[in-house]
Amino acid sequence: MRELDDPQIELVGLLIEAHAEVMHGLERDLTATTELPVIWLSVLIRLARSPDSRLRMTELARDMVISTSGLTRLIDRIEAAGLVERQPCPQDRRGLHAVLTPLGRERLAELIPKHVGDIQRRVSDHLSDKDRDELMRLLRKVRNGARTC
Amino acid sequence: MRELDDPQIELVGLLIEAHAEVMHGLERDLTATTELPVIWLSVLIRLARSPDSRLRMTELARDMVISTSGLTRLIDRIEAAGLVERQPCPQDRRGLHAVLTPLGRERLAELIPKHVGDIQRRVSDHLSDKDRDELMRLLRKVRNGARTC
DNA sequence: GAAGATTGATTCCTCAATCTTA
DNA sequence: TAAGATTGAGGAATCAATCTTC
Repeated sequence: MRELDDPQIELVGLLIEAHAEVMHGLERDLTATTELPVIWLSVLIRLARSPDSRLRMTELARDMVISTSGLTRLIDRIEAAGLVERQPCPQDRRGLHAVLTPLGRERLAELIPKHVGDIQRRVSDHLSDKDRDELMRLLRKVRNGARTC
Repeated sequence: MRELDDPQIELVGLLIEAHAEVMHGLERDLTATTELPVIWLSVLIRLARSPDSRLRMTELARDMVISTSGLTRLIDRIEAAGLVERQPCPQDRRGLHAVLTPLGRERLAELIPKHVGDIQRRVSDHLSDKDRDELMRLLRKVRNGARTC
C-alpha cells in the first residue's frame, strides 16, 4: 500500500505530534507551579488582547476552535475560580460577554512571563528567528485554508 | 501588559488553531462517508507502516502522544470493530502487540486514497510544494525539540 | 524494585435538544 | 425562522492504583 508513504500522510502526522508534544509540555510546565490548565491561560490571553477585555461567547468559541457548549462549561469553571465573569451584551439581549475580572488580569500578569519563557525553551529555542517567522507564516496559511473549505 | 503581543504567544496560538481546524475538517470529511474517527485511521496507518504490521502498546502510545491507559481503551474499541487485534509478545511476556487484521488492512486500503485527497484539499492545496516541505521540516524540529525538554 | 498493560474514578468535550431573544 | 447560549446524555482522555512479568 504505497499511498502510506505519501507526504500528505506524514504532514498531518507531524502536525498532530508537534501540537501534542508542545501542549503536553506546556501543560506540565504550567501545572508545576500553578493549578491553571493551559486552556484557561489561552482564554485569559484572548480576552486580555480584546477591546475592553471581553468577547462574545460565540466568538470566543470560534477563536478557540471548540464547540459553544464546550465553551459554556469552560467559562463556568474559570468563572467559578473568579478569573472571568459573564456580563449581558447591551446590543443583543440574547448574547453574553465573557469578561476578564481584575483578579483574572492579575493572575495573567503573574503567569505570562513564565509562560513566554516556557514557550521559548520548548519551541523557539530549537528554531532560528527566520525559521520561527516562517513557521508562523505557514501555520497561518494552513489555519486559514483549512477553515474555509 | 505588553508581553501579550510577544510572538511566542502567537506562535502557540497558531499551532493550536491550525491543528484544530485541520483535525476537525478531516474528521468531518471522514465521517461523512464512513464511521471511522481520524484517530482510528492514525492507528491503522502507523501499524501498516511498521514491520509485520504490529507495534508494542507502549510504543504506539508514545508515537500517538497519548497515555498508555488512553491507548488501551482506544485499542479496545478498534479491536471490537475487528480492525486490530492484540497478540502476545514472544520476547517479553509482559508485553502485547497491536496487530493489523486482514479486515483492518482492507478497510485502510479503501480509506487511504480519499483521506490523502482530503488532506490535499484541506492543507496542501493552500501551500506551494516548497512551503509544504518547509512546514514539514519545521514541524519535525518543533516536535523533536519539545519532546526532549 | 521497575516496566508493560489494564482498570476505576474523574474530568472535560461533543451532539442533540431546549430556552430566550432577534 | 434563525441565532446565542445552556443543559443532559454519552464518549473518550487522564491520573492513580493494581496486576503480572522482567
